[in-house]
Amino acid sequence: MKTLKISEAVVRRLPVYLRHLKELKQSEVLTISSQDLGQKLDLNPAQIRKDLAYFGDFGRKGIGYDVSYLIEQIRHILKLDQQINVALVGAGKLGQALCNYSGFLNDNMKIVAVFDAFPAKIETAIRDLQVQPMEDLKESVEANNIRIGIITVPALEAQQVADRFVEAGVEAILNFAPVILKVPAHVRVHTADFSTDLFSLAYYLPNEGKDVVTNDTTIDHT
Amino acid sequence: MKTLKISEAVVRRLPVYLRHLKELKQSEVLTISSQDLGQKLDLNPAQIRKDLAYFGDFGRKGIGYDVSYLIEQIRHILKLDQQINVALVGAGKLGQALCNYSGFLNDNMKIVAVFDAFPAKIETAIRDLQVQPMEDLKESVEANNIRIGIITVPALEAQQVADRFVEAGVEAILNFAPVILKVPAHVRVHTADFSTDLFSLAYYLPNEGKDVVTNDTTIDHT
DNA sequence: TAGATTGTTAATCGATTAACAATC
DNA sequence: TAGATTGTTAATCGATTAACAATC
Repeated sequence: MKTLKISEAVVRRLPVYLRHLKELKQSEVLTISSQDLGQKLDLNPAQIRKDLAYFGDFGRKGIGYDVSYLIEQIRHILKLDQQINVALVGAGKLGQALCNYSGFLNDNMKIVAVFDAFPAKIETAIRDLQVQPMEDLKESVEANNIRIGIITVPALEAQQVADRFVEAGVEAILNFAPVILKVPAHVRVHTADFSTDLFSLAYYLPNEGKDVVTNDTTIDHT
Repeated sequence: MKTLKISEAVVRRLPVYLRHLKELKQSEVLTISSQDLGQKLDLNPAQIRKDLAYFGDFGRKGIGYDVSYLIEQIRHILKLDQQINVALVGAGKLGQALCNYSGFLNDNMKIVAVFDAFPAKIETAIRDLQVQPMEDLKESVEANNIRIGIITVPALEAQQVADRFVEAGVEAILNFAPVILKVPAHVRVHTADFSTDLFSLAYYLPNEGKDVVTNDTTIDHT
């Protein structure tokens, strides 16, 4: 085990490893090499070995990695071996989609409360969750040991909601609104902004052949 | 203007610049410095200047960047000065959320067709769009000059849908399903996988004080 | 002119990849 | 033993940041 800075790039690959390992387990694959894993995930095998080696010696020379064992280890690294409660604010379509997402099911990550500022939403339920008014946020966060907040409200309201989350004592925020949130340093924010993904995709569209051929860009295919 | 490789990191910041510049324009700000922009976006001013300088000399020494002009330029770089038609497969909650997203409105990026494999969905409409059966995909892509495909179906179906998109002649794919898609090199894929965002967020949660203090990680706050 | 700010070079920092001894 | 594959070091590659001359 090394005592080193772990870069965000490394951490963001761990869930990808985990997901694929779970698929392998389902297929009753017992062991996997960095070679094969790299192939499946379009990653360099050396990178995979290095990523994992930051956290421990999980593999066996000549053999590879034991699938079940590695799953356990990664879940531990990601803190998914304890239940992590999540609250979501914004009961629109996106919020509903996230609440119904089943990918967390075996991972102790659970959306346990949903809030909305719009009174008409309060009547409704998503999954098994009654939508609650914003006034209940702080109390609920405290009562239910909620550590992560998800924001799925329009851009203009996102900062306010973030402030409420911070005040309620949430430790991390996943923000789907297209704004840069300002929060204290002890609260970590990840922004999942699909319009960034989509717009940057447009950049890579081949130029339509009509005009001059431009070559001021090298497409970096990743 | 330089003839250089433009990294993906640079390209992914352009939409962020664009978005904020549009807000500035709305507030009738005429000019902005890399300094101020960096402050708002949590980015290093030198990085912003360098990013923009890849594409042209957009600023004025001593003054900064003309907001309207820079908006125009970035929209051009991202190819958003031409209409880009998009198709979406998967008319679930997430698909509906994306279709109703209004952030594209001034950007010529438009979802013009929605498909679903599930017959019951075909009856329904999202926004002004009748959901169509998968059989119509290829014809519609060709007829409507659709260049980008969005995938919002469950993981197990995503690769199939990607294959259909590729076959239909789509040039780029935005994939929301938690799988690594295999597509030919000429088709660019961006994956927007929020469970990766969420799981990696868990990693950064402070350890609850109960046990030993661990220091095998330096939190890289970004 | 003095102050501000760009575009760009050079320095730094960090991440990826190749290579290989260790070893199952 | 021979073949496979790890963990790790060294080499490479790339991205960020600092610094500053040019100039508005």
